Amino acid sequence: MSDHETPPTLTALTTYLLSKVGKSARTRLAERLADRDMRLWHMAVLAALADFGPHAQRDLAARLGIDPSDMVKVIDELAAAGQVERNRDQADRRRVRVTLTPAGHTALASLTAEATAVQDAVLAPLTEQERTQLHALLTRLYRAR
Amino acid sequence: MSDHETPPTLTALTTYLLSKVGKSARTRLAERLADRDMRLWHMAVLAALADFGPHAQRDLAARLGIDPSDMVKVIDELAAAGQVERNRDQADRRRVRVTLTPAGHTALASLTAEATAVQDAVLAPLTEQERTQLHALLTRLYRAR
DNA sequence: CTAATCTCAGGCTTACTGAAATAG
DNA sequence: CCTATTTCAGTACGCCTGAGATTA
Repeated sequence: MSDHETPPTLTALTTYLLSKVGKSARTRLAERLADRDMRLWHMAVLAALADFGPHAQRDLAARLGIDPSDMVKVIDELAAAGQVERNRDQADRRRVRVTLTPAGHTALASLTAEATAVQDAVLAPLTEQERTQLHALLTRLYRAR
Repeated sequence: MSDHETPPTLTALTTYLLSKVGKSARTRLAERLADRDMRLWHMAVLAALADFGPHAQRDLAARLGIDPSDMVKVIDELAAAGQVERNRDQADRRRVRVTLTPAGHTALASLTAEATAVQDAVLAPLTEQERTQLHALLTRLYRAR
């Protein structure tokens, strides 16, 4: 029995709903990725390398908004799985150039499929048109963030 | 100069945008609340007490989706600030009844004003009508979560 | 000599697990 | 004896700071 309704004072706030729905989506995908011993940052790094080509570690961190000191371990793990390669930049030997391997490309495709499946579940209550609407609204908020 | 664009593979996912925009809103409000030595859970607890009256700690935790073991400290802090009162339930002395004080009610009003201000900033790129649309879509996703 | 890059160690917050203490 | 509630200790992750090592 127990009332488990959320306080109206909170549900009246669009930002509360944003935060909760966003966190729920994030958590669901993270659980799926955990089955493959991967985390969200791993997917983000593979996506950045696939979309924009090789990066210095520092540039990867800046693009994704992850701290450079935390990037170290993420790349360690991706390299151990054979999904990226690390090489010193010839021109500037301080920089480490990170490159996607064919295995990394394959892994990304499969992770993207997982993400799409989770998304279909999360957005199930909406029609196709409403999903398009929501995506457009969120894109504008994201760009202005 | 540096390209800091987010990978299209990620921005194509509505759930990615949801997660990022949601986290951004959450963080902004948390920073404002920190100026008053409060955190998001404090506001949520005050809202639940204001909207639904006194709760046992366990019921508060269930309603808000916070872990009961983490609720302890939240209530400790609210009680120290004089915003809630803790009393043993007479009928079942295992239960701790948590009640909002007048000071708690005042605090909630002020926190709600802060939250609204943050929301106005986050949703600034949208028209009034678009905000209403977004709220309706998110409400449906939230209820289905 | 100064600055940039990578790396490592550690702090702090949030979310969760497991178990002790008290009461039913 | 077993369960419910509160409480506390400890783990894991994300986010951040500070410092050392290498190179420009």
